[in-house]
Amino acid sequence: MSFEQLKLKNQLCHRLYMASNSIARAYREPLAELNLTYPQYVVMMALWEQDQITIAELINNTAIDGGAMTQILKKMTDKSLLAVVKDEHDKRKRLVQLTQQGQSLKLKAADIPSKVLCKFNNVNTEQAKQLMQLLDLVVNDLSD
Amino acid sequence: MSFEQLKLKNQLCHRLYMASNSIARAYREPLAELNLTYPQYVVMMALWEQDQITIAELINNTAIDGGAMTQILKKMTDKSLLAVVKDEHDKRKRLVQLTQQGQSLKLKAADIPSKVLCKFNNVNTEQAKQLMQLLDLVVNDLSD
DNA sequence: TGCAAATACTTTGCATGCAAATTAAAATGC
DNA sequence: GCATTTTAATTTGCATGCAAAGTATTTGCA
Repeated sequence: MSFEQLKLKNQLCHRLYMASNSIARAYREPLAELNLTYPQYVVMMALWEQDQITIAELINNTAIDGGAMTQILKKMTDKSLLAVVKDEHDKRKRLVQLTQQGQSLKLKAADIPSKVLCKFNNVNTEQAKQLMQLLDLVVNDLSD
Repeated sequence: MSFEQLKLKNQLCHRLYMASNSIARAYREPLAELNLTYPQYVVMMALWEQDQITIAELINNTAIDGGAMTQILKKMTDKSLLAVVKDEHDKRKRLVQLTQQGQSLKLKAADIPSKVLCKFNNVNTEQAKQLMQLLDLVVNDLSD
C-alpha cells in the first residue's frame, strides 16, 4: 500500500497548522511594539468592535478557549487595558470593559493590518477573499 | 473612522486561527485512540514517509518548533514509538528512527484521514484542493 | 417552594509554540 | 593550528489551547 492519505503533503490540517503559525508569527513584531500577544490583540479587536460584553460573548466572538480567556483577561487587566466587573443583574456573569488606555490603543493599532499585508507579495486581494470564504466553510462545517 | 481593517470578520489571521484549531480538534478523538497528540501524529506521518532522518530534517519537514520537538520526541521515545540515536559521522546530529511498534502503528492510523473527512459535509474535494493551494501560497509568501 | 439541571466562570494539569540562552561539535579563516 | 563562526540540539521561561474538575448563581419544574 502507498498510504497516500497519510503523506504530509496531502494533509489539509498540516497546511492550516503551518499557515496559522506563519501568520501569527508575522504579527508578533508589530504587536510587540504595542506590548500585545496575538490572542490579546484578538481580544482587543473584539472589544473595539463591541465594548461592555460578557466573558461568554467575548469567548463566542473570538473563539478563544475559556480557560485561557481568564488568564488573558487577567494579564490585560494588569496592563490597564480593560477591567472586568460583575454584572449586577446576573451575578454569574462578568462584563469586560475597555479602559481609556485600552480604547486609545486602537489608534496605534490601526496600521497593524497593513504592516502585515506588506509581508505578502504573492497573495492578491482576490485570493485572500477566496481563502477567507473557504476557511469559513471549514469552520462552519466543523462547529457542531 | 470606521476602522474596518480592525474588524474580526476581515482578519485572515483569525480565520486561520479558528480553522486550524477546529480541524486539530477534529483529530483529537481519533488520535486519542492511538494515544497520540496532534503534533505527535505529524511526527509519525513524517517518519512513515521517511525514516532515519535527523532532528533538523524532521523539524524542517513538519514545521514543528525545535524546542517543542525535543520534548515531543522524548515523550514518543517513552511510548516506544521511536528511538533517537547519535550520528557517528557528525556527533552534533541525532537520528530519529521508528521502532517496530512505531512502524506498525501506520496500519492503525490508515483510516484516521477518512474519519476526519467524514466530519465535513459542506466542503468538497475541489474546494479542499483549492484551499490547500491558497494555504501553500500564504506559507511560502511568509517564509523568508 | 425546593431541588436537580443548566449557566458562567475559574482552576488545574498537560502539551505545545516561541524566543533567547546554553552546550557541544564541526567548519572556516587567518 | 587555533580562535572564530556556524550548526545541531537542549534548556528555560512565558503564553496559550484544551479537557476536566470545581464553584457560584440562576433556571426549570415537579
